[in-house]
Amino acid sequence: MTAGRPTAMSGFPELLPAERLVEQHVVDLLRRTFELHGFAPVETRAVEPLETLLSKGETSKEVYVLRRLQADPARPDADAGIGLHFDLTVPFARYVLEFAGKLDFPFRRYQIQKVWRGERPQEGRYREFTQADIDIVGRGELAFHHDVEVARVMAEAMAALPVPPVRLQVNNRKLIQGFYAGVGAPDVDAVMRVVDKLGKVPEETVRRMLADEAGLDDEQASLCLRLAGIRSADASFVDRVRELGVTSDLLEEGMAELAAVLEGCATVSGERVRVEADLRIARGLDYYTGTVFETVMEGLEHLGSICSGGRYDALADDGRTTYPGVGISLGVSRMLVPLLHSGRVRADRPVPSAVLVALVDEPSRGDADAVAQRLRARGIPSEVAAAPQRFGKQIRYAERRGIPYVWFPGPDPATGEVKDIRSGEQVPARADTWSPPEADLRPTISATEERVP
RNA sequence: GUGGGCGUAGCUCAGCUGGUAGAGCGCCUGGUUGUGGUCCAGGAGGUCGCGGGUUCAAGCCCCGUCGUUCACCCCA
Repeated sequence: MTAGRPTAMSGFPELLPAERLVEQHVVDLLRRTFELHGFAPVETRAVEPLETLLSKGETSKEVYVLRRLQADPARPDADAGIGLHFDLTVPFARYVLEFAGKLDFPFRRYQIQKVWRGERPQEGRYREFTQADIDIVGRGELAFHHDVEVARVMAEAMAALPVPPVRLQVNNRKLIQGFYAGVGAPDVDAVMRVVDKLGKVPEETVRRMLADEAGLDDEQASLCLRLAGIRSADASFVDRVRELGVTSDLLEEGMAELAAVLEGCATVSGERVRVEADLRIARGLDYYTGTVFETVMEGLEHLGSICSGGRYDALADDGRTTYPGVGISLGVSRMLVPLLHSGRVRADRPVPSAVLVALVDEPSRGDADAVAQRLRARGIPSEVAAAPQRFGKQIRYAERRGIPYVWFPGPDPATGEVKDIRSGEQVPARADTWSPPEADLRPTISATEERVP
């Protein structure tokens, strides 16, 4: 029975082995950086009660609901009311409340998992994708310096990845809300929503929307647009905001915080990751209360933000205690899948094997296995040829897979000759002592330095 | 969820005003009976995404659907 070849499912990307090797490498690098900074690993279940998922934001349309094919007729509601999580922050907030008694605060954790959203897919935007989050949560209160910390850690993590340079853009809700209130905006949130359109629609359109939808007069709109135009790689944005002549306590507090984030990130900001203040950033989610982050890859700005987050003072609350937090979330799939498909990042082979042990004939397969086992014992990924074909074919088998070495058996399993098929060089070797150069042990993941015109 | 572009061999693509499919690269075999890459000769491989419709005739026109992509929406 054949039903034809299966076809892709929209929004559920699957990777080929060489691509998956890249993704695993990236996840390993992220993990290493997060753990270097003392973030503890957490994995939450894939599902949450719908009431948990729907408590924040209006993402209800995106939630995949889970249901048994044949629900118990006696208890029709037994399986109802759970859905797949659409991010890692909401499940984490629930986790913190549930295990508050067993966690030590401030609690810092990283979490790298799949999430699901029922959206219309396009490049960099999927229905099943991987996110890597770090968050720090306090009980009752959380010192501001943790805002600086999560920015530093994520900047450091991204700097180590084989991806194009990124810009980590930082702003502060207090700053812009204080400013908008200071200019006399009647609806601060409306101003924020409209200003967020900058970059998508012409500035003149935004100016008109500020009048129509946010109720600003010309002068107020101009001030807000001038604020949104401010960017700086250091604390110099403060002077430029002051030049606009708007004052409020909240604005001052926000500027001080933003300046502190930039100063704190000065040592990690560089070629690979540029940390900068961008007073246009607002973020759609309404639970952010202070610092906010967005990140774009240079030359790939059309993908949108690949890493964002911020400060949330009241995401988790059990009615007695509030747990404020600050976190940042890297879209591993959004960042990586387009890079893989365009060839900007690649692994130099689709298999882990560093050595192919050639096979003379089937009776000697045991000897070939013994050679491979001696190599593996010293951490050298090795496989034995599938069939005793002509050596030319066995070499080609290795070549097609990018396996750099072919081992030709000698008179006993301890000795043989090993050929570097890239150079053609072939030397006698002992299975207990020979090792390839460190660089050949695993597939090499590399980013091409191709620049977008 | 709304609207648009695209879908031909493993890959990149060609295919005229409708007349029943092609190239390059890759792959396989042999020349080279345990040493690949070059070269030469030969070869395999396509339900033209899928399903309907119009027509004597559909890769080409129409409808639907799936996939992909762009904009909106939203966001990683």
